[in-house]
Amino acid sequence: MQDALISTTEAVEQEGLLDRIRRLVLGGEFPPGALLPEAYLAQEFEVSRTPVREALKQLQQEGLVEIRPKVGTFVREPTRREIVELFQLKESLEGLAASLLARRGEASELSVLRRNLQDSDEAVLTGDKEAYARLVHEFHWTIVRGSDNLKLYEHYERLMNQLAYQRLVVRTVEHPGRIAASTREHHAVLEMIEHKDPFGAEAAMRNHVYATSREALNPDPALERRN
Amino acid sequence: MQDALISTTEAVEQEGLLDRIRRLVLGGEFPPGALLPEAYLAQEFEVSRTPVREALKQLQQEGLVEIRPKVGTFVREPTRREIVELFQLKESLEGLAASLLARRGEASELSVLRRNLQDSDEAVLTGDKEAYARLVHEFHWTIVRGSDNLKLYEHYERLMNQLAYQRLVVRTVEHPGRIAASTREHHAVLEMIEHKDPFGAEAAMRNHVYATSREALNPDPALERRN
DNA sequence: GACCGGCTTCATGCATGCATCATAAGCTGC
DNA sequence: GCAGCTTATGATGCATGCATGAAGCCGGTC
Repeated sequence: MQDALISTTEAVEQEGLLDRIRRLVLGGEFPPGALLPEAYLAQEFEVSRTPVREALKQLQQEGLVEIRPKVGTFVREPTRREIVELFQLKESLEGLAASLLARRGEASELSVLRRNLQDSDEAVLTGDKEAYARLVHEFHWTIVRGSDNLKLYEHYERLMNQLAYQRLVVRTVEHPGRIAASTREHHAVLEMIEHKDPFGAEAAMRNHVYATSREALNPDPALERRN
Repeated sequence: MQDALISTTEAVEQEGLLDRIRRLVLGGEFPPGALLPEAYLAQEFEVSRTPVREALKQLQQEGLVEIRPKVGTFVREPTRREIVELFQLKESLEGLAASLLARRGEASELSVLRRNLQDSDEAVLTGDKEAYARLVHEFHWTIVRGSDNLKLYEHYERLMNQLAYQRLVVRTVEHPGRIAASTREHHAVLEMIEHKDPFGAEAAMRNHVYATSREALNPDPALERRN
């Protein structure tokens, strides 16, 4: 979904080495703290160590791995503090995105969002949590894309990679009552965008992201056992 | 100034290759559009092409250069549209920073900012535009650092690199009347921070950044001949 | 005079080899 | 048994060489 600004046709078959290694890390194949040996990755992807090294250095810039000189590259787990910091950023960036989209008020994006919320509501009714999570994900990305600000999009992408979001979202969705509240908030955001109210949209979005982050950061102890 | 979070002692002598090449680009040694030959840089910095390539790939991620596969690495000039986008982001991020700093209300940072504005006012009186520009620069970075949000700091650093700010700030400062307005805005921001008013601080900062960006994007035609 | 096809040039893309150094196992003396 | 030293291992850091492909040049043709 998030490559809509990029070519979407042959994005998979020619996925860059960087993306493939990133997926390995984000997918949890290597647990946090694990070493990512260049030689292994080189063999795995059938290239030499040189391009692997280049990719690892870029992943370090993204904050996903830590390179200890002369020792190795390790999967980095964001600390709780970093997660708090990243959510603060997320709130700000998504607020900006909602504001910009509201100002633009492009009809095509609005209909996509409306449709998304419809599907989302239906997923709630049928109890399809996986579909719901996916649709929520799309909702947010659609708004960021709809802001029509490529630099914002790029920084947001980076931010989300750093959040290693996939490992977090699951917990959030599980929270009792969170789904209902989240749904209301989504509708509120869309409403503000439809009214072409940038300030309202920004406020609604920030409120929503903040609420979500609160839930993500204060997980119900009963749900702590994940996997 | 902007390495205050990093070790500041031997930052120069052991400046990484990445930083050195970045400086070359930001300093304008290579004009936009120019080719950055790996072999040349390797010789210049007395390393082999391999580490140079790694650094160039990272600069590409930062958006400072464009790598055309099999052709070469070229200095990238932000388009006007990108600059607009980046300023929108800047507004958002600095607003967040001011808000966070106001919430924290750390006395040490406040005194630094107060002192900065004093010096700044004095530079205005004595007409020392260079000092003024430097102090404004410090003012903004101090607030971002003072937000005590390292991730925000990192994204901000990245953003500023992308803006290639040094080439822009000069023009902004020159605008007649802008200095007086900017000074008022700075004081307004600090006042809100001192009052520990996060919302006010954010609003004041965003207002200031917006005003500055407007000036930067609509340069006085009489000043267009730079260099 | 303009256009087209092949060639030359040059810079990148990557594989490979060696030097370097962090780490940990093993060894010695107490 | 243990502390300190030595050595063995393994991974990175980087230099180098060759393959690949792009862009421009040059001559020939219409």
